[in-house]
Amino acid sequence: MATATRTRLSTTELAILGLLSYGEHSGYELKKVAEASVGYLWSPAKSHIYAVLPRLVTAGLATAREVPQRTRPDKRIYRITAQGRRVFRDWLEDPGAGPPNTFLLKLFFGRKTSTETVVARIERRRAEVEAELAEYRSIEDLVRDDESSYFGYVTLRWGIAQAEAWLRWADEILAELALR
Amino acid sequence: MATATRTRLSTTELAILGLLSYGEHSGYELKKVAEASVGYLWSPAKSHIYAVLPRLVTAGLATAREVPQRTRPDKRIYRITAQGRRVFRDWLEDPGAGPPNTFLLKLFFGRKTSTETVVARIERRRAEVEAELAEYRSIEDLVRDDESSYFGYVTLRWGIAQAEAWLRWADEILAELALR
DNA sequence: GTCATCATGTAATCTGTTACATGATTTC
DNA sequence: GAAATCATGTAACAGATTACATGATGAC
Repeated sequence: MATATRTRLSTTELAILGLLSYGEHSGYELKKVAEASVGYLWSPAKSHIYAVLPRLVTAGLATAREVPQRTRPDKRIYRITAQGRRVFRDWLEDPGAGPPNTFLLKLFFGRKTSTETVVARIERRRAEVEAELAEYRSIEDLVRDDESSYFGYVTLRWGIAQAEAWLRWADEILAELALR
Repeated sequence: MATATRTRLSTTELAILGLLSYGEHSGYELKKVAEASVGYLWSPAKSHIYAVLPRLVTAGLATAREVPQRTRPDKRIYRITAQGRRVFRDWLEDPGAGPPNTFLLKLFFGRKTSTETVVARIERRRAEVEAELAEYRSIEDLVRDDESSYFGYVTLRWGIAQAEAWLRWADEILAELALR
């Protein structure tokens, strides 16, 4: 039975799948785990987590089991399925899957894929950032001496500074990964 | 008559107000103007622009007038009202207004406010970034030598690199603004 | 006695995107 | 003859947030 992946999954769904790939968790725990790990680059509302989890179950990507507790409210613990792992891995390995801002999230889950995949993704994104930087530089030449565009120039330089930092970071990481 | 600002305006609404503060435009033109100016930091879908404009009119922040054309489809040209300018300026000057990612957009419109306001905003945000950086550094110490957190460490270093670039940029701009 | 933590969710709302729909005119 | 530009919008949907609702327990 080929359970097709109907719609492509949202960032939140994939991030949750990723966290579940390290071990089973309840919604409540996932919120905590997310905050303590990916928190600074992805932190969903708890209601969103609770909304997503049942969808993962109906999509066959996770299973749920009820855990009754005496002193605490009952939990619903979610565990990733084999299909869930497959879908997550496909997403991780597909350089074009998902919105472009998933770069860091995928990188965060780098342990779940091969070093070559990670290197390829960084190189790919690096080329994009380099192209953006070149474009910014060409705009810079037009704006630099135009007093009325001063604040446009200031924001542009922000973009340039960030892009340059990005490239330096990428080169450092790529050099490191080459030694692994 | 105190026409209260009911809900606070969305980024798109404010950005459009900002563009209109330079002169009247149709929806179609706004899309072009946006792309050619703020494009690299904010670029809405055209359907969104068309959805927002009538709302600005009903909120009393802009007026519309029909411009019949012979060779081209008729236009609807929007012009900012005095109240619209006030609302836009309030937003520009309020350091806490709007979502945190409006920093660059507000900076882009720096010409529409005083240098002191701009300086204050940069300084304010600079302090936040510095605090974030300090936090990242403290996490770094915990993660640095933990092989299983390697990719968390890599993404963290991305954040550190960006934050450092941010601070350098801010210092450069602040020095420049001090000479104005 | 009060507050944080554990634990789950619904409902309403917002912000925004993509796809669809139309059609004349100018440029190559 | 084809493609880009001018010009406006609707409809559907996606993705996510905030506010609301509940309630026991453990720590201070």
